Amino acid sequence: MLWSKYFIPTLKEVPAGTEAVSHQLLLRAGLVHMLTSGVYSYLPLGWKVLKRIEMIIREEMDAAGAHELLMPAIQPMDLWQQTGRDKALEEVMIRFKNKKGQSMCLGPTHEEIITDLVKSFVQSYRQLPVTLYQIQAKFRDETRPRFGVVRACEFIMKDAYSFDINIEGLQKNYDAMYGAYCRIFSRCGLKPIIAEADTGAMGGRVSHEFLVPAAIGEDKAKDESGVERQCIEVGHIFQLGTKYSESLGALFLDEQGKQNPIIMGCYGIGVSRLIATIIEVHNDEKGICWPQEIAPFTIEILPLQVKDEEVMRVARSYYDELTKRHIDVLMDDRDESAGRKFNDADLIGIPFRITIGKRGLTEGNVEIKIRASNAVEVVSRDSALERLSALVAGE
RNA sequence: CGGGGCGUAGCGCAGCUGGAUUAGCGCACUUGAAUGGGGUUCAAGAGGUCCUGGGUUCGAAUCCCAGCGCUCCGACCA
Repeated sequence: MLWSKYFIPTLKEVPAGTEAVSHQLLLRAGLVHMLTSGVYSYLPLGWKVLKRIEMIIREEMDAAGAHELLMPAIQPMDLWQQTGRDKALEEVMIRFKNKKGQSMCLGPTHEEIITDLVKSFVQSYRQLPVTLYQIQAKFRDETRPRFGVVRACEFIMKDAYSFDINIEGLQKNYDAMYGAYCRIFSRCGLKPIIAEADTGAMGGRVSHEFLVPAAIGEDKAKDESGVERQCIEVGHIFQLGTKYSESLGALFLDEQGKQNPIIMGCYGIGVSRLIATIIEVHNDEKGICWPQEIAPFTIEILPLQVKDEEVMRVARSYYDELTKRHIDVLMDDRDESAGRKFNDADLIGIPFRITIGKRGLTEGNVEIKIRASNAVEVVSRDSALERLSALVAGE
């Protein structure tokens, strides 16, 4: 991708009314744009990161035996009345009436919807267990949205639901999800604290929260030292039991021909919140330092003098070769000053940068910078590609 | 929902206390020139419902009232 043809509206100054570092960098690096309080657009670079995170989640969820589907955001209130959660979630639900006068809402979560769905198809123990998930926008009329996308009114969540015939099956699925969550967060460059938690308005018996220590955290947790730390909740898993299946009549026939409520679990990850959390953890005074697997691009090529034929010839040869090797490359081909290009590069935080300039080329050299450590290596122009490949491969 | 702060160009801000030519500054933007390894320099430009409504006044960005919006702290929160 050529920077000049892309859409990366970076900001030099810190936007007013932002406290959280992640919020500032999300805006400054041109990843998101606020429409109104708690409601954000994802710009191309931010959307790309979101897609990378979603890809990791899909890989791990699929590997754990879950199947992706997509449920509607528009939901009839009567389902919610059946479980009584129209009252419990009254404050956060965005409600409206359709033209027929039916009471509707925009889904703040999907336990009722998925239970109703599974009820329509599952009658026998032979059809269980099954785990379904989706990645989709959720809507909550938050009293106080804050920290940018950390607490938003419209946000992207991965929500999974397991259906079992007994507690042992639930425990097995729960453990599988627990393991998948550990891998997902690790691949996103996070080391969450896992804490037993209150089941709150979700109901059920056991639940675990995945908490990442951060300055802007809204939750509190204690790690080995016993000191209470502020944390962002990035995931929460619940053993729901039969709360929803009983109230909505999602039953199955067991081997004895006896009807039982399906045993459920639910598993959530705040996908859009993850972007903010990752930035909160991976940044320095100059900008974002993306972990490689979720970075919007892997390598940034930075030719300094775009009007110099030799500089551009070398830059393009790297660009073509890396692209051929299926490495996602961004080339800053803008005719801007060196300082601006360097600062923008640090701000958007592509893991590896290769700088090509007239000065270095006279010696036959180019420069490679590793964003996370800010380490700089001067290498010969002929060995640069091999060095970059090694860095990308984690060597 | 309780308490504080803020609202002036795309962004960041000054001006308001004590009302008065044509509302400024920095960045960004346009044009031209020079420059070319950490937000470079010079010149010339374009860009405004001063959040909205009402009031006071000869005259309001500025004073008064009401509302809206954003934000922070707290409460609340899968």
